This record gives sequence, structure tokens and C-alpha cells, in this order.
Amino acid sequence: MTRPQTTRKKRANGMESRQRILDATVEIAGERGYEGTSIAAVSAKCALPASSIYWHFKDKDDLIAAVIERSFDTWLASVTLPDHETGTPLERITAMAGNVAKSLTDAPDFLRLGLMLALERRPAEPRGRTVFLQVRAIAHAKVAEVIESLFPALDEEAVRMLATYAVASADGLFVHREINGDAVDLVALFELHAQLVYDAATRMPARSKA
Amino acid sequence: MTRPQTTRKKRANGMESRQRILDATVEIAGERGYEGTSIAAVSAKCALPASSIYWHFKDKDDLIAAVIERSFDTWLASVTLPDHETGTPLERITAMAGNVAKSLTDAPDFLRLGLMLALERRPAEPRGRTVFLQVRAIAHAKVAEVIESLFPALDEEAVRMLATYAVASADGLFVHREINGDAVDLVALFELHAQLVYDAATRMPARSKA
DNA sequence: CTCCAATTGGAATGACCGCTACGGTAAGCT
DNA sequence: AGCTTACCGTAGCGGTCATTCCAATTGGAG
Repeated sequence: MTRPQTTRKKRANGMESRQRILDATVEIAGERGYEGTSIAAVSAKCALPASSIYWHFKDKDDLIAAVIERSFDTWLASVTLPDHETGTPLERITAMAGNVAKSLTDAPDFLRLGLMLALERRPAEPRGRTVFLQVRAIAHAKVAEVIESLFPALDEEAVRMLATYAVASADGLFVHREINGDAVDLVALFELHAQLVYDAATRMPARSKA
Repeated sequence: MTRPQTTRKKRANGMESRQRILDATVEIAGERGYEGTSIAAVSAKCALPASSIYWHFKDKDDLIAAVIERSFDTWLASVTLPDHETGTPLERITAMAGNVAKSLTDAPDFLRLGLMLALERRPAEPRGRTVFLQVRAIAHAKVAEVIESLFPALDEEAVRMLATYAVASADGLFVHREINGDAVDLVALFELHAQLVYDAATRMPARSKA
């Protein structure tokens, strides 16, 4: 994020090396978790010495956080929400869920690493975990927004609970695919999920608005 | 052989020490994951030297696997499935889901540790991970059994998908509570979950049986 | 060309890692 | 009593950890 930018051209492999380091780290961290990600292993995988890693990143925590941030950006770029509103509401949220499922299949690193970090609760919380939880909270808010716009009769508490259910279940479906491999049809599961949430919202009692 | 040779009386702190070690390990592994669980940290927490840990357990992998196994037993003991519950099918599976949610609240270590291990995919798979995945597969089969008995008209594929959705979403809801803390009402979420799955099964088309 | 800063290379740091060797101690058994 | 088994305690092994130091390199700017 911090760019010198003062007309200092990329003169050596700087940026490419940075990407190589992040590539190696995302692979190792996805295999072995936070503690299992050793600088030596990253160094071996990206064929750069440890000193280069420490030139590009302050310390291991900073490296992991950078990985989370970059994989989130990658994932965001692969989510294409259809902004034009065609079809019934159910068709629309089903399409949205399908797109999210597809993007998670294409760029799973963000959620995979994030959930791994989130499940740990070490005394000194890694910065990557904080970043993940913030992003996740935003996702929750956006889902709640969609639900509220589609079902304005629902009260706040119902919207909150449905959004929580929608996001949490989606995580679970993703984890299921991470565990059971590519044979799992994540798009189909997400579309089913969208329909269930939609049905639930339809059947929920509309109470007085706050 | 008139010499029973059965359990030699517990003459030292053997069994108690074993439990102390497991208690310490479940705490540390829940905080820091597989690699982050160091023998020295366990040793410090249970106030027993490393050599005692290695007397009771073959190696670190064996220790983690033992923790998974014990926490599974603890969890199983806290699940009380009402086998002949009265009421409608929906009421019955809702009660079942509520019981599972309550047991997961009371004894979360099994699923928490298991999911942490499951998300990692290190080259040499820890035995604890294998154990967890086996138990999880059994859980999936049991859920499929319940669904099939309640909705005999559904074809195999539909039952499989619903069971997958039911288990995976449940994991996600559990993770949500682990992340967001005790304020999350897991029982309510599980009861909602049960109802959604029930509704989905009701609405699913009944195809020809295989 | 020289100078300078961005990178890399390699080696070293002390702390910690999993694990073991081995002696001590106390409670069974005979 | 003496032998055996179960467990605890100390000390340490070889290795890896995150991190740092500092000397090379490299390429753009003057």
C-alpha cells in the first residue's frame, strides 16, 4: 500500500519478488496454518532468501496479513454481482449465490485462510485475523441489506438472524468443499442455500417495524 | 491362568496425569492449532515434565489424536437424542437440532479442533484429522438416515444433498458462534436451520426410487 | 563514469522445537 | 526383603524457528 511513487521506476525485481513471496506464502499457509508457515519454507518455495522476505515485509505477522489482504482483493475481483435486475427476486438472489460460489471456487484462498485464522484464538491476535473478521462483518451487513430490501416487512431482528444464517451456512458449505474436494458442487449447494433462505424469509412473520 | 492380570491398581497419578495432559492440550491446541501446540507449552500448563507426556503418548501426533478422540467422547455423552419423541416430524427434528446445538455449546472442543485440523491439508495428514473426518462421515450418514426415514419419497441424490447441506451448514453456524462468542444463540440458529431443511425436503420433487 | 538506493546473498543469532536417555522413587507382587 | 512396573524429574540432543547483520549486486540518475 505504501508507494514511494516519486518517479522511482521499478528498477529491480522488487514487485515481482513481492508477488512471488505472497504466492509462496498463500500456498504454505493454506497447508499448514499460521504457526506452520515458516519463513524458511516460504523462502525455499519462492527461491528468495529470508532477508528479501524481511525487506518486503516487516515480520511474519505482516506477511500473513498481506496475504489475507491480497487474496481478498483477488476474490473481490472475481465476484461479479449482476447489478441489472432481471427476473424474480428468487432468481436474482439465486444468481447472486451462484456467482459467489463460483468466485469462491476460483479464488478460495481468502476464505480458507481467513477461516483458519478465525478459528484460532491465540493470546496475541494476528493482524490477518482482524482484517478477515472486518471483511466478514461487511459481508454480513451487505447480505442483511439485500434481505431487507427484498423483504421490507421483516423486522430488524429477523433480518439480522437471516443474514447471520446466510453467511454462516455459506461458510460451512465452503468448508465442506475444502474438506471433500472438487467433487463437491459448490454452486449447486449455494443455489439451494439461497432458495432455503428465500423461503424462510417469505414464511417469516412480518412484525411491527421499529 | 488364575492370575487375572487385570487393571493393576492405579498406584500413582497415572490416569489423573493423563487427563491433566489432555486438558492442557485441548486448551492450547484450541488456541494455536496443530503446529502451535508445543510440548513445552503443554508441559508448563499441566505442570508435568515433557518426559511424562511422552510416557503417556507416543508422540505429538498421538497426543493430538487422543485429544480429538476424548473430546469426541465427551461431546457424544452430552448429546441426548430423544429417540421416541412425540409430536410432528418437524417438531422432532427441531428438537434434535436444538439438542445438538446445546451439546455443541457445552462441549465445543471436538468440532472446534476437528475443523481446525480439517481445514489444514499438510502433506503428512495428522491422525487426529483422519479420526475427525471419519466421525464426520458417520454423522453425515446418520443425518441422511433421518431424512430418508422422514421423506421416503425423495430419491437418493436429493437425500444426499440435503444431508450434506444440513451437516455443512451446521458446521458453519458452529464456526459463527466460535468466532462471535457466547452472544450467539446457537440453539435458535440450529432450530431455524432444522426448519429450513425440513421445508426444503417437503418442497423437493419426489422422483422415482432407484 | 560515479554515486546511490533498491534488492539479494549468506551467514549468524539466540530461542525454541520435538523428542530421548537415564536415573530416581514409590507402589504393587512374591 | 527383593524384584518389577509405573511414573516423575533433569538434562540435553540435533534441528528449526523468526529475525538480523552486513557485504555483495544491480540498475537508474547525474
